[in-house]
Amino acid sequence: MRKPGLNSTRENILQYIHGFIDERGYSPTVRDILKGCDISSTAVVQYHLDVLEKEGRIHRDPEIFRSIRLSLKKNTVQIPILGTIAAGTPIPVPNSDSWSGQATETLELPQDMVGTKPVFALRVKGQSMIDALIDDGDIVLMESADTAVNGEMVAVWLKDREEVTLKRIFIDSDKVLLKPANQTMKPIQQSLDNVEIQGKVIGVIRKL
Amino acid sequence: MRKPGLNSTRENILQYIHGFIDERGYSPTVRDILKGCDISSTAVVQYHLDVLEKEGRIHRDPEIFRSIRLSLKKNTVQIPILGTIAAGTPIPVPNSDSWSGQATETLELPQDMVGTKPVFALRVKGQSMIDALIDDGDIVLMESADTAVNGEMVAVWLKDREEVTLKRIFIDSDKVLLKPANQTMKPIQQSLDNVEIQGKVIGVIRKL
DNA sequence: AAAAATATGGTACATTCGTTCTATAAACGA
DNA sequence: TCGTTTATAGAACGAATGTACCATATTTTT
Repeated sequence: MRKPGLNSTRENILQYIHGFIDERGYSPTVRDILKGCDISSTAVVQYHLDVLEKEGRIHRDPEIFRSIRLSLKKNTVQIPILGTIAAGTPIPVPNSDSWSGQATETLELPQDMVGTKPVFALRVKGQSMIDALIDDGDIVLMESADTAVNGEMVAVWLKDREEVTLKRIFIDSDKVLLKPANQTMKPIQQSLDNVEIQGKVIGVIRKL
Repeated sequence: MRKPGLNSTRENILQYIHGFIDERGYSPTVRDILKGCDISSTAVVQYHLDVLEKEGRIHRDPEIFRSIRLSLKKNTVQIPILGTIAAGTPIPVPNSDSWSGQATETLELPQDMVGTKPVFALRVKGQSMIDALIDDGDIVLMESADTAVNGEMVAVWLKDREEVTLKRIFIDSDKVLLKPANQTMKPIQQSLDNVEIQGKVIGVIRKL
């Protein structure tokens, strides 16, 4: 399922509705939104409103003008989905400095699922982590961290390959063992100064 | 100028709008109000909405559906206008026990004009208090009180006549002098146990 | 009693506005 | 590559709705 990014038409519409209500005290019409968001067909607005309502982000009453209401469940947090990752064939991910605001997709989560530390999410590609009960298409919730306890599943930055990969980590005296959560794949051994822990997995989201 | 009481059609409409917005999250249409208030013509609703808007109690945008917004200036208080009073020919007013809720008209006042004590209002008939700069048609703001300082303007209950009258009061050792604020009228002298102070004048409202 | 202000009723017009239908292009998954 | 999903576009129908016009009743004022 494709999820729209923050700058998509749909998000624009939602933001426009919010501003409209804020300023005028009542909801915009389909045609208000059309003009306000530079859309050239009421059908497009209707389409996005349908989606927004199905997502539970707005409410409407059929055939009643200006009946849009915003869902004010503010006990949710927008988690950025920063990209796709696979244990077998890692995909480069920008480092944490340049992460903020660049996400094209977001994930709405109840606030109590995240702590105080910054949280982001990665989409999992392939069955490489099937032994850890992480399937293709799953979304892993990550918490920023630079240390880890042995055996934890972490995202590590491999300096020489310039890649991020998701592995169970086992730190030795001078070596680091990165163990894929898949028996058919062999562990990788790295020198300590070549790996940089980006974050630890704090959850897995699976939509069926 | 005629002022509608609390149970008038206009107040009903205002209350209905409030409830409607509360329940549905957007404003009612003219025809919603029509049905909700048992009115049989949209013109009647339109008429009252025009008045309400002119009174500043609601806001509307022309030709925009469901654009009614309530004026939420809740720093105002509804003061009951309990009746009409004249210094010359006093009119019976119910005592304070039975006052509550019986008012047919109200007066909207900023909250800082009233204190913590119960406040009510009386309409003045005639020029009997013209020397106190209280004219015919003025509304006097009263605060419940059972004592008064000499010279204060109070509403007193005359037990034998079963009337309330508005006078300046001067309490002697055993007599009470009630002095109309009008030189052409003579002071009344009463025995102390025949008068009962109902309240003191705390303000005068004059609408031009 | 007459006049003016206030309130209610009936009706109908013109615009606003939600909705639907169809077509097309782009992105995506198998 | 083909079918599916997602997104955009144009147009039009018909219901919802603000508004205006007119008549009449009730209350208030002169």
